[in-house]
Amino acid sequence: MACSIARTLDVIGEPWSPLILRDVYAGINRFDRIQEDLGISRKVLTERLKWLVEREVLERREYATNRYEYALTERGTELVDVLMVMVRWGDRWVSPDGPPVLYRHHACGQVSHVELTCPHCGGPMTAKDIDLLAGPGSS
Amino acid sequence: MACSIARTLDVIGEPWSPLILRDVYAGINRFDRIQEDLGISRKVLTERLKWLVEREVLERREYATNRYEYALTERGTELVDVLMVMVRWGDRWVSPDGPPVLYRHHACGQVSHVELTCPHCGGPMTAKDIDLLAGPGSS
DNA sequence: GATTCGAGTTCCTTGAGGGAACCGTATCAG
DNA sequence: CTGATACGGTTCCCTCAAGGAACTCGAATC
Repeated sequence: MACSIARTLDVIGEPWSPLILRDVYAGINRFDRIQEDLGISRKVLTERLKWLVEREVLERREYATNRYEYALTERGTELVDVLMVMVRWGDRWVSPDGPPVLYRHHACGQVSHVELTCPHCGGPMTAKDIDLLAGPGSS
Repeated sequence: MACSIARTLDVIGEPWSPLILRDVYAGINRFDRIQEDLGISRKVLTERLKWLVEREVLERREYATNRYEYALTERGTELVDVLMVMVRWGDRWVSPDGPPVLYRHHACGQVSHVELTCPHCGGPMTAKDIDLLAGPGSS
């Protein structure tokens, strides 16, 4: 499908992958710890990790003989950006007790949320602020 | 799970929902047209639409007698922001022929993609630029 | 030398998704 | 007025993928 959403979903579309990426990003990066944290079946976790490694979202490193850990690649780290926007939505609409996790911005030290802006004018750039046009990769 | 990602995935986690939202956002907002566009089974589409309406992401409107169309609510429109960041990733990493769709920003008229920034200092705020802290809603 | 741990693999069962056909109400063509 | 067509779903069956529990295999630990 000529759609970047569909192509992204091909990589992280099924429901466990975003949670796996979150765990690895948060430092839970070994098989058993991810399995325990998420409650995912070991079989499916094996498949997902292999899939994500093949797509170069994660890499698998041997940290001791026959012991492996997973780490985000550059591609994977940029996928975490998608998760950050999910978090913003979840915090706003489905977190009655307040946000479970806060972000502190390295540059300014403030605790805050992410915001979507236009790189040209710096103004807010959300779904309400744009029109869609056909691009070069459209069929 | 005390995690805004998991709670967001509970709403749009299975693979068809983001594509349904994209279609509705792009103006493909009636049952048969969505079904045809996505190639989803009618049974599953019925279930998903009902689910998304119950979660107040979509609303169902009768535009003629016994004819219905779907529209994004405010909650739903903000979910499209998540899709915009997915698009950026897909454009960057898995679109060899260039982006299939472009965004024109209303405010400045430029064609561009979305950027994640910090509302306090205005600087870039991606996964690499933050630390995680426990928030009030953590268990 | 036995036990435990980490990282999977195997097998069985169950549930969700796909496909195709069917249905009820409106509108439209003749 | 009647048959055809469109729209918005339901229903039924079948397959395939996810879940759960047990097993494996090598390395380290006691």
